[in-house]
Amino acid sequence: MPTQTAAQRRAQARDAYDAFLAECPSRQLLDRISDKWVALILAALGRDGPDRNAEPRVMRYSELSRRLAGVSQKMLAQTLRSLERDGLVTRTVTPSVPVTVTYGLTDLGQSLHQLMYGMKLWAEAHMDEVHANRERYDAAADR
Amino acid sequence: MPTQTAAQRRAQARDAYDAFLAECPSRQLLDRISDKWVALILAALGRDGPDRNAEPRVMRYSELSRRLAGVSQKMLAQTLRSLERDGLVTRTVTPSVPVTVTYGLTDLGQSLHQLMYGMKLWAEAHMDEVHANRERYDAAADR
DNA sequence: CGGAATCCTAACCGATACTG
DNA sequence: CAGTATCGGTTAGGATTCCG
Repeated sequence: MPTQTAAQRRAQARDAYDAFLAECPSRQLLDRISDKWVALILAALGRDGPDRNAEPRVMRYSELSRRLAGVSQKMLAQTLRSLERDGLVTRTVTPSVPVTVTYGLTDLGQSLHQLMYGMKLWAEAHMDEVHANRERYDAAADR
Repeated sequence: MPTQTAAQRRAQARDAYDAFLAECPSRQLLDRISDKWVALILAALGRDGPDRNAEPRVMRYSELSRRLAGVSQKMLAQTLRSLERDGLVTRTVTPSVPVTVTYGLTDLGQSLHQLMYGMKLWAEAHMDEVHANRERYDAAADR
């Protein structure tokens, strides 16, 4: 039995780090995940539902590339590398001809997926409201 | 009585917009809020607790500037403008000498605050794990 | 105090070409 | 198919100065 539960470790980490401080490592991590491609990749991968026993979703490179319309090869590859390095996504190479590469989420990545998918839903749900606010703001500026 | 409930309108918006499409307005909105300064500002403002009746938190410009260590005047002012335009934050000018300006969240901003504050907590809670993953990844690359 | 305006450079990022 | 490498344009964003 561990001396600390997972919840206790998280609570301690919250005390130890403060993302409001520029030098804090967690600030750099927050900067890193506050990225549109990170948000879209993590939103695209992973299970959306609450079913913890569902098969993890895996996607091929080309599949991701198609799903995330407008992403360049470079940004997709680069962002995937960084997410793999951080332990958020898994990269699986199947040595067929031609080679097949699939990406999926680790448990850590899945925990962030919830938030990212939430952001995507928020953007879609409040688009109209934001658009109306912008028009009102711009109209007021003209006068 | 409205012909649609708020929940129904949100559900319709989810169907109408898809942030995975490059041309979709919600994609631009997602890009906009996937920004480190947006995340930090929205995390700093707003009520953290579940108490809906608590006083909304307001902060002065200089107060925000100090809280968000490392932010330049330009980025802070620029990001606040854009958030005000989108209807996420309120800007209140008190014409004293010298002038006092306070920022707060609108209801719309408060709804996004939850997600942003969650991201900040996530970064702080999982910093150690991510750091360990990076070391493992880099060590493996050396061989 | 709370900015706006200007200048300037570091980085991001897309397009293209090439590789296993 | 799934990338890496290189180049060049755009832009983010910091430093500085000035203003109501």
